[in-house]
Amino acid sequence: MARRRQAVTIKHVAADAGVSLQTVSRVINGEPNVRPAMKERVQASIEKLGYVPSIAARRMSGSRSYLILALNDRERTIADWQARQGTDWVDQMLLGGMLKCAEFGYRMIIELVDTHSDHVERELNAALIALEPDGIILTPPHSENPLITGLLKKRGVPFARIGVRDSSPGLTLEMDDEGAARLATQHLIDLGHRRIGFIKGAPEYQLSARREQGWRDAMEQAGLPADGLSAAGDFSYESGLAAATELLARSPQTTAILASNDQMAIATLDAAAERGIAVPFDLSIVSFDNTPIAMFSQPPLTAVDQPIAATVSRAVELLIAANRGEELPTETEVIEARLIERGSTALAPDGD
Amino acid sequence: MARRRQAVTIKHVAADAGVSLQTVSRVINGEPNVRPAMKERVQASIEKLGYVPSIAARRMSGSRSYLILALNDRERTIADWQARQGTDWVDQMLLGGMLKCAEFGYRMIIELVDTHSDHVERELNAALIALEPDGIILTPPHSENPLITGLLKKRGVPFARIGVRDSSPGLTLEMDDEGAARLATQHLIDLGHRRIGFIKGAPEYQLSARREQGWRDAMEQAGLPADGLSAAGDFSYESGLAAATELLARSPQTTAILASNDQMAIATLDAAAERGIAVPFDLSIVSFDNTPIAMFSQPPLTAVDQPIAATVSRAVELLIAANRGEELPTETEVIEARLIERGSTALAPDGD
DNA sequence: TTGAAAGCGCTAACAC
DNA sequence: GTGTTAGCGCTTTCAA
Repeated sequence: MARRRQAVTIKHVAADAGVSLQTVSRVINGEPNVRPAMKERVQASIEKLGYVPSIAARRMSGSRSYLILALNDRERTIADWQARQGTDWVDQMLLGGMLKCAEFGYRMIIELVDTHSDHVERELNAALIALEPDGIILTPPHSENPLITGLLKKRGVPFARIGVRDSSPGLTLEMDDEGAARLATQHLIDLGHRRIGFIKGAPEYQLSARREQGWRDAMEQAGLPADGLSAAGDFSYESGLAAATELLARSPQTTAILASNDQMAIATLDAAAERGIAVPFDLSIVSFDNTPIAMFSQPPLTAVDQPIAATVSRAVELLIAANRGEELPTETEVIEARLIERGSTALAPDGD
Repeated sequence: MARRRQAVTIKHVAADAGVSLQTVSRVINGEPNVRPAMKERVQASIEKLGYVPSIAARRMSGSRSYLILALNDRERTIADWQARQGTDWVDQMLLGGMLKCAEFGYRMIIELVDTHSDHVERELNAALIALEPDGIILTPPHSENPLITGLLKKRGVPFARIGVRDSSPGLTLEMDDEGAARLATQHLIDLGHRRIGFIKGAPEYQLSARREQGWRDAMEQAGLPADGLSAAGDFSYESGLAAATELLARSPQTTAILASNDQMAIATLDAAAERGIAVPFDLSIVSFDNTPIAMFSQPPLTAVDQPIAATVSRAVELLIAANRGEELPTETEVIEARLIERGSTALAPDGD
């Protein structure tokens, strides 16, 4: 490897414009105390020479690295990629995060970290030191891991936690799970359904409880019973199948089921088919997340869309603002979630 | 933003181990000329202090940046992400590329670049200068863009071109499109099909021609006519619909169609349904790429799997080797592609 | 408002 | 085999 040197550096620009390095630096960083004429001259040189600052050099001199790190759970992410079921969580993060980063000259790097192992700390530290990112985005379950949030707080790196709402440190952003669950439940109630079952998500995730709460609230507000209409799940297809089977057996009058994610909704679809229950005519199904599989099932699933791209985009925006010295909001940012109506919901059957 | 300094630097390690900076550097980089005892002592200090080298500093001192850049077409990538149809090209790149990078302490950064615009050069240059990557992975259509390959060659950055096989500069890796097309065609021939139609991909892509060639070869070798059995397409659903309609109208005896990607295969499925042709009983369909939608159609598509992860993984491996001073192979690396059998193919109908 | 000097953490080149 | 020195490109002092 030949030693590579930068073609055009700040020195070349300074020489070309006939000013000092410092003045060029000021122009690049939009700092005050540069006369407009000077600024213009420098900018012209930058254009002319095609100068772009080196990220490494900027980081070295103690300023920003222009890198935002997005931390995902290693095991789950790799499993999703290998399964090729279309789960596009990472893509949506990139869509929202990369594009927002690009607006400000930042880059986003995806990093996989093991949650469960005892070397979380080591892995995270390695990434922090090697990359020296200006901000971190934590996705569940990392966003709820006190080991991680504690370490980040100690190191003083601004970080955003997605999918949580609590008092621990860092910026928190929540996709309005509770409101969306209410919305979805209300939609079913509006269609005339009275017995609306609910399949819970994995209890380790805060959002599982919020989704359940939304369902409960909507039921209660409509004067409908919720007792005995929920079943445990853990987001997996298998757990969904068991839960749906249990619900349908326990109360055959159930005409609608709200499942806490798409996989479990698909499982519910299959459970219904097995028992000869027609969707949506005998049973309506609504799911959470709206990953691509929701579009491809038969019938396609009515689903609560999880606004991942919008959430990550907003997180990046706030992290970059924090880099500029602005305070991070301490209140949880709530990103609205929409209900996408498809073929798995219909009016409740008459005989209810 | 407080000025962040590294907690543990090479200096601390050197002091702790009682050696010079250079010796620590040698140990980190696995260079020769360090006595085992010394090496061990240094390594112990590294462990003890939890030292991790700063990527920025390493890059600054003229060595590697430990960054591999994967260049994707901006427009198409964003469109795919927004459509949420499960296209997992980027995920598969990450799966293959990130994991291989991690093995060697590298990171992979995804970068979106406009192919068509006249500022390709500027965009690419900006990325090169800002990040100073140690290697570049070019995906179609960038991998066939002489402006890009020329620029990279000039700058001396090792780069891998995916999906191409020609004499222009850089390492080239091809997913065995021709062989896979032969394989798929032969599979249909083995099922008793004689009139096997082919829907072409966009002519701007080299792989389109290779896929067609494979089909042609297999047909010829089996003594079957290929004339009049192909139709133009451009990888879009619409073009696939038009092509399938044309093929089915032109020669109604067609009992099988090989489509150059999944979208066009789905379109073929729909075209058949519209004409009351049952798949796979009256018509067998095979597609290319095996993106997630291939699993979710009715019936699921028999498809040629595009080994993106394996290809990118291999590309990263070779780029990192190039960083170590090894020569890049000038021969195209061919990565084997498999046929995934699903429900869209069956024995040819009797009355053929 | 501008410039000069120092130094970030590391490695290449050279000396011992 | 090991240590010393210089310098990468930039920003942060501090001085003018």
